[in-house]
Amino acid sequence: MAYWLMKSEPKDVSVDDLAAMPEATVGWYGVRNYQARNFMRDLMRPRDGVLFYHSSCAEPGVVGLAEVVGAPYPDPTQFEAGNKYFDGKATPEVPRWYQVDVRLVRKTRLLSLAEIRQHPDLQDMRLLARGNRLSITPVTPAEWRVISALLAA
DNA sequence: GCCAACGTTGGC
DNA sequence: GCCAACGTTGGC
Repeated sequence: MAYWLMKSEPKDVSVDDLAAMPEATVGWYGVRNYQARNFMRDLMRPRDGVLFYHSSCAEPGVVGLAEVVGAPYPDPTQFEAGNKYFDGKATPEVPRWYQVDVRLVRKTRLLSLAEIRQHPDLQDMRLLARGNRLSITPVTPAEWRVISALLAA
């Protein structure tokens, strides 16, 4: 069992959008960074815990608890000509980009980036590492426990 | 809109 | 394999 933080721009898919989807589940399309892809393709397992994070918005932070559903599979948008995520070097025979499905377990209060930054037990989060730009980062079990407690209903 | 930081591309 | 140029991320 592993834990992850996954960033989504709310103008693209917000936590409310996710809650409204069938089974509150979304295919995590559009990742075009190899390290983030490898996390999904090689390391994620069903039931892994996910912190759903809003980025590039007025109030960045964790806004929901989610989980990985099913096995990784090729991101369909890489094959769609005209799609912003189209990749001409990818083929269905040799896909380049993968995704997993993510299901919202429950929406939470906003745990803002500012609050994460000031929490003594969260200083080492990969999210906060200098220059980090990854849209998917690992979360340690200890960090998960701290955040779960902060978000307890 | 700015800009720091980092990843990717492609010529050599 | 090097590295300059360019593109992207994402907080502010």
